[in-house]
Amino acid sequence: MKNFHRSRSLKPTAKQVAHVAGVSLAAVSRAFTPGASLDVEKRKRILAVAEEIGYLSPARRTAEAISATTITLVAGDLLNPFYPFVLDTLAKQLQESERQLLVYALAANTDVDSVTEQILAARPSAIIVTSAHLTSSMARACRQHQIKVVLLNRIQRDIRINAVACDNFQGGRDAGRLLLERGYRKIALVGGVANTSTHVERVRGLRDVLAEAGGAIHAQAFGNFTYKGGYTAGKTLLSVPDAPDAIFCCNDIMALAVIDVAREFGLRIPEDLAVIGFDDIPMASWNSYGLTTIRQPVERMVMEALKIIDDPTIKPSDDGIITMLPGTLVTRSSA
Amino acid sequence: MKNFHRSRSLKPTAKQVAHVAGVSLAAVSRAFTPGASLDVEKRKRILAVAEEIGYLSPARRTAEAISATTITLVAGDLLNPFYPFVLDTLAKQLQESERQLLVYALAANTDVDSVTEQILAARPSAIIVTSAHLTSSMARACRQHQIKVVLLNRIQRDIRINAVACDNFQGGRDAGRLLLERGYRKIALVGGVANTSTHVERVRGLRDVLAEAGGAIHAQAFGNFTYKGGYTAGKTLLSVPDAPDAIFCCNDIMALAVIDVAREFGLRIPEDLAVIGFDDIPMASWNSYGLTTIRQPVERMVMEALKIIDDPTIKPSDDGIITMLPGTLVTRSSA
DNA sequence: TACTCCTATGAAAATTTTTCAATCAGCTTC
DNA sequence: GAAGCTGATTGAAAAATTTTCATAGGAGTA
Repeated sequence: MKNFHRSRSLKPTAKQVAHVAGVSLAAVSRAFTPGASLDVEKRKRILAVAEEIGYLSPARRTAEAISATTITLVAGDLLNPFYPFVLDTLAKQLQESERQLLVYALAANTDVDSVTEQILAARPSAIIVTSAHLTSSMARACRQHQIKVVLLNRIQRDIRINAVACDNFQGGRDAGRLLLERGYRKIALVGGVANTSTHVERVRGLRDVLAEAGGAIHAQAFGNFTYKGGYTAGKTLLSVPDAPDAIFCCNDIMALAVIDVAREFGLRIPEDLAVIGFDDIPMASWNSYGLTTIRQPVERMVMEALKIIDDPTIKPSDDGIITMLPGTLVTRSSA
Repeated sequence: MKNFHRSRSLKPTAKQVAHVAGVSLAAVSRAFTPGASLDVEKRKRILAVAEEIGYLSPARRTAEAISATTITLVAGDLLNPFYPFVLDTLAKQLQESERQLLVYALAANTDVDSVTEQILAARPSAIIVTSAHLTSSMARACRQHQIKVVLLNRIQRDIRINAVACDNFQGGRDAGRLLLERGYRKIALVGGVANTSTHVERVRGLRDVLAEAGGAIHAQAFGNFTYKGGYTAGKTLLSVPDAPDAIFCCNDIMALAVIDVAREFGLRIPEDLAVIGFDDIPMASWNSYGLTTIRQPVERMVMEALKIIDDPTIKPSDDGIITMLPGTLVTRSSA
């Protein structure tokens, strides 16, 4: 009986579902109608059979068709100017292929679970997640619903999910090498959030290149990837007797904050203190900052993410592909 | 025959449409199926009758149901940090009411027409437009499709459309008065884009309060609401012999640019030059700027926009309601 | 001219949703 | 405790809609 549907024509019908599930035709229809009166258990069983056979109600089918052109962006931190830039790039690329962009903004420091249900209810064809932690339960749910997920600017190896990111390790190395070349020796770090790949890899790169030169990170503090956090971290680092002569920051806004602190301390940049950031947000090039930084190739990152989404040979259930793109060291006046 | 449908039950059926249009039932179904083989004229006629009677095919009905919970945001300038803030606020408020947010990002200086078709094809329940010019043809199309439109942070009286904005005139006055009170007399202006309400009203407010005190705008330049534009404008204003002692900028990023120029010119702020902006973006409160500005009540603006959208007594075809909310003068170190 | 191929079409078949009447369980009322 | 009411659940049947099928007509072509 399990292969009942194979013997019939191509498209599975409600009648078949009804037969297999041992219920009336009406029940099948009701199972697909939210709010219809139907025993919870029975509905569950019908839906299971339908999935097994591959049946979709007409309403479900049109819903599917609509959402097939929709991509959901889950953005964690829109107040960091890097992400609006990503959003803008993504929106424009999607417009070109006549697709829609749904946006969810997460409150600070929350993971995706708070909106999982809403996102899945909208049944997008794919989800792009930036700067937010994806829980394994969400990852599992997406696999189950055949929705592709791509992490942008973050890599999570725990859940084996697609990811596109800048080569953060190399970026960290580039920053460190520049500082060494310019003669700085007391190189400190303003980190972001400890368990994020952007933080970890960038720091690893810096540490790596310093170690090669026989050095180490002079001091470090965490700035939570925010201006405020960077400001506090900068103050902490510069307030001690043996203050650093260079600070590598895990992103640009924190770097800008550190520059602001340095100014308050009366330090000349880059003579007394060199500062390097990461991202190359628009403000980095503003005259009052002139921040030396690692530019992330946002356009290419977005393109690669869409490539993964559009590649039919990559299945949602596959183990994730990790795409790493090189960043560019942009030298301005701060280092 | 025109009132044929009134005699029948509540829900119009395809049969009725077929009868009125004088075609077969199958033809009606086909009219609603994209790609189905049907004479173009006949399809048009059927669709017209259907609209007249109020019939929607099941597929169309579910599509309608889905998009009923979708609101489209058309954002003009995501690189100005004010708008990500709006987007973030809107996204979070919509998440609370389980609605979806579709985002379109327009390329710089384009009007909405470039994406009109895409937007209408998605049939959102409402559209919120920030910082982009709405053409009258788009406005007409939305009326016709029964889609509510709300302009956010912009007022266009030419097309009589709903709008929510800060009281820009009053904001301009507040800024001007503060400068006068602090003893500045050579007050210059860095404008945004000439034909936008945000520019016009803010300037009018400034001019108004200066005139009351028997003065006038000392000099002016346009900055296009961008950092770069503001930078150039600032240079122009400060390079002349009789330079201003205060500059009011029509938004914050331009004000930040002007501060940067002033620093290059070796001017002390606020002693040699006072600067006031408009918006209160996060950067305005950063230590290196300490920008005095008019804060826009973004949360309330978004709430008011949604209130208009959710109010069933306001019809898409109605003449627009204009909601004006007071801004707040935030005094920091720049003036 | 005859033939082919394609679009267009209504009738009828197939499919799905909705209505309707019946059943049943849990409460309330007497 | 019995009778009665209410509302959820259900399958059969009716209604509505989509799809199939056979046919007709027209444009292009050998």
